[in-house]
Amino acid sequence: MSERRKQYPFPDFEPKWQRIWGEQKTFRVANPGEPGFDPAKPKFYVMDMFPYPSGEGLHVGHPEGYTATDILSRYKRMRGFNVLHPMGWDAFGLPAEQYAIKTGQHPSVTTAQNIARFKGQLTRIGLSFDWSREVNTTDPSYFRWTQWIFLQLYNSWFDPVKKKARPIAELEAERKAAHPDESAEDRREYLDQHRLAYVAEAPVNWCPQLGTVLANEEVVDGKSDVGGFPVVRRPMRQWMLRITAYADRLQDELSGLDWPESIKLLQRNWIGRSEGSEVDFRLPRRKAKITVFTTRPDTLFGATYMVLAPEHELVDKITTAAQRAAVDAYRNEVAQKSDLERTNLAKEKTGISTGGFAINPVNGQKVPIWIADYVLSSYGTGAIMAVPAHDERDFEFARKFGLEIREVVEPPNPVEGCFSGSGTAINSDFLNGLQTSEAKARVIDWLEERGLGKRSVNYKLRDWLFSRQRYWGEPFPIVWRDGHHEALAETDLPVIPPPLDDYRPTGTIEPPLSKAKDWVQLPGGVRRELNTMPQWAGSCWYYLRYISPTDQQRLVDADAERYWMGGGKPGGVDLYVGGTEHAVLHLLYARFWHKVLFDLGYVSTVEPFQRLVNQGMILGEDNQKMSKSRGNVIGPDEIIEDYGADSLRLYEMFMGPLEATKPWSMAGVEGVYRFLARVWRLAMTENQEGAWELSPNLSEVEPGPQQKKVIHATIKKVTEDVEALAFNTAISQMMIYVNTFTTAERRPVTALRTLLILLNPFAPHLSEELWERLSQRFPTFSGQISQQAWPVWDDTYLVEDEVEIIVQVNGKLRDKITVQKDLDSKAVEEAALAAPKVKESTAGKTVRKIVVVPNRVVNVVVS
RNA sequence: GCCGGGGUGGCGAAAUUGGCAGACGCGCCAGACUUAGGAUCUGGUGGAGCAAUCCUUAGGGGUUCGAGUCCCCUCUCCGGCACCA
Repeated sequence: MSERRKQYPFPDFEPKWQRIWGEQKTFRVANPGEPGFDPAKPKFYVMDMFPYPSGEGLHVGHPEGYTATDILSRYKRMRGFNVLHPMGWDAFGLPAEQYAIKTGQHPSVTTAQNIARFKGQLTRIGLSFDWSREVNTTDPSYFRWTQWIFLQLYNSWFDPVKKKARPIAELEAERKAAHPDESAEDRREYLDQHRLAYVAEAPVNWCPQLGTVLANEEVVDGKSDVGGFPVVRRPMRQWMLRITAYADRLQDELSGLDWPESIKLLQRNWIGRSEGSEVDFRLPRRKAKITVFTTRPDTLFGATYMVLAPEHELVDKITTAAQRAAVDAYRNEVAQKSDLERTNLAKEKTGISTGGFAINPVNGQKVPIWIADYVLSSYGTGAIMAVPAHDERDFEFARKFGLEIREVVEPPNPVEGCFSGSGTAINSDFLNGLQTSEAKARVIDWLEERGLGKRSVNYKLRDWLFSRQRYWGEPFPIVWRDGHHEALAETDLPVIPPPLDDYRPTGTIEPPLSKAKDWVQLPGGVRRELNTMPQWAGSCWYYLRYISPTDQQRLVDADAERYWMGGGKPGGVDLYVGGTEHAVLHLLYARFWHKVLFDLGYVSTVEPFQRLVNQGMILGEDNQKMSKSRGNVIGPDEIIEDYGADSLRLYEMFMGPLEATKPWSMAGVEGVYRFLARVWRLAMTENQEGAWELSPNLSEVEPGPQQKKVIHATIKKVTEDVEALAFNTAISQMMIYVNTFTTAERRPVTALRTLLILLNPFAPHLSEELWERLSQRFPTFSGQISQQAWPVWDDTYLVEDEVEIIVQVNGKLRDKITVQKDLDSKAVEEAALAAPKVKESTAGKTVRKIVVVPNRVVNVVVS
């Protein structure tokens, strides 16, 4: 192919236009107050999830979303919007560090190389980014503000009454007023327990191979998401972010967003809000009680035993001497197990009796207390009341260990085995006869009156484990003095990582930064925090930095933020396009940080992203996921080399719906390439010497009525489809347009003009080039194409005088009639019955009914 | 297991409110131009049948004058969650 002659000279003009756009800064957009800013225009902020610049470069999956947002950007500019369309680099994190360790090059070097490579590739696709707004998470002028946001988290607490973050200084003042005699030490402890960024000794996911802890979200099937190495649980002192404080808001405030319902659902499931109650079970002859969380307090009369997580703090107290050895053995056994083994659903339930008993608060009955690893220490209170008759897990456990199963809910229809649905309460004293929902309310009231329980909400969401034992990440703006953490001053930012030669993991829990002895040790026995932030940190707020990327005073300029993020909707960014793989993690974290910044007054919207669209995955030609090991990876460079950037763009959009997963096809690329060549030849022709010149068929005639109809139908279709991100059907319509004029002997230049503008967002190089060449002969092509106004369609060209109506007999197509548009039903009926095929098939039958759908269909029902 | 999204020609896919299933593209077939065609142009192309006609949107049932579209059941593929009390 590369040897073959190109069907149109894209290798000449594609680089040319990319150069011109770069030199003229064609797609640069000004902020409010800056020269060239037009306040009369509405704003449109459209962005892609920025890439992680890996060593491999782009594959054809990347440009799919980028092309979609680029088309919309170019379209919106032509519709008179100020368009913010930026790009940047998410460059801290494990892959870069792993790659650096492998190649022996410093991650800053490989990162710079990878970024240069990616940027070159994106430029060759002809994407209209405003590169003056480029951000890079590893640039000190950027991560200075990532660290600054961390300081805001550190210096804030969540006020549960106002349901918002407030400065920790306010809490300190309130505390001082309420407890004036409290020691400084105690007060510090109190405040530290309320910060949004806090230190906790917590069981974490430790990955020995990577030498770091990982967030729950980064562990898949007991292995690290990056690299697939085994992960074990171990307690470590870690920085945590109090995202759970925002659980309700993160869930509730989804409702105002234009996101796919499936993504909202994914987030809701991840947050996992669950309403129920806490119930206290007293221990006989002791002060202590065991509190359980349950969503089914109505089944309390069926609680025939209790189960504690093996790690529960009361296990030692309640275990009887006789059971001591067995309990210890079981707890040991469980501690040895990896998470993978523990959560393996297929396995049989295990557990052991502690020998202890508790009192069921509703009926005073003694119930045995067991421990079992199917009860998680990290959810609820780490203890449950077991209702084997109405919970699958308890049922399975009770059957295995011969525990009592007592039915207390009557199912609406008889069922076998365990019934966990709603029904009518039975064997439940004062609840008898009540429906499940009523019984729940009644029993909670009963418990609350007696101080034995209360309404309660639990979440699956855990606080965000925020520290990593890595080199290639943002250092914390934190130092340690006398065993206490302290925030650095804003003026100390950025905290730049030390220039280590050996940044490999230490092989112990000590982070690599511990190797930079001079950097770590500060005067006065003060030591720096050695952990770094996780990769998610930089991507949590980059959409804000695009707005004022060089601002030295604030993370984002206030006026510019109000303009670009404004618009009266909950979310600021008008369109955010990226893959589903970030459905929970990145999008939840970014929303969390945004809400904190909102609470503290730094941003003007409660949500970052108003509209979210997930582009689907592009598979290899073999219908498999693209991967190096399968050898089916296709890169944009090879496509651009053979078919040009416009063909790449157009094919990416023509493949199918943006959201769909779809396989690549080189034959399909050829198809759109041929289409673009036909567009070229609509205006150009090859002379004797083989040089391209303007076609003699071009003429300044008016398009004919049929042509006008196609022109206006296409304007309408392309406009509506672009708005709906239905690019594949927009392209189909433009193909119809081109087919119409290819066969025309004389080609009206006005038709060509309209086509080029419609095509410009899709194939910007070709349309720029043709526009320029046509301007040499036809004055209507003055100016630059990107400055033209988007065409408007006129419905009067689309209306038909006559319509073809299909005639069915008993629902089967029998004939077609052509009648005047909007002809009254009676006349249509008559015309339909008179149609020859209809007469034939109704002959000798009784017409029972005739259905007439105006301008569409007639259905004759016969016996 | 639970939740979500799919299943339409040989292939990628279209199809407003329920109203001609398969637009557009690929592939294939035939023709034109041509020294040549893997370029270009023209025509054809869901399946069966010489034909009239019949069949056809994963499979089965239902609602309806009329169902790819709405309802119920089943199969299957993809994604997510995975003992969350």
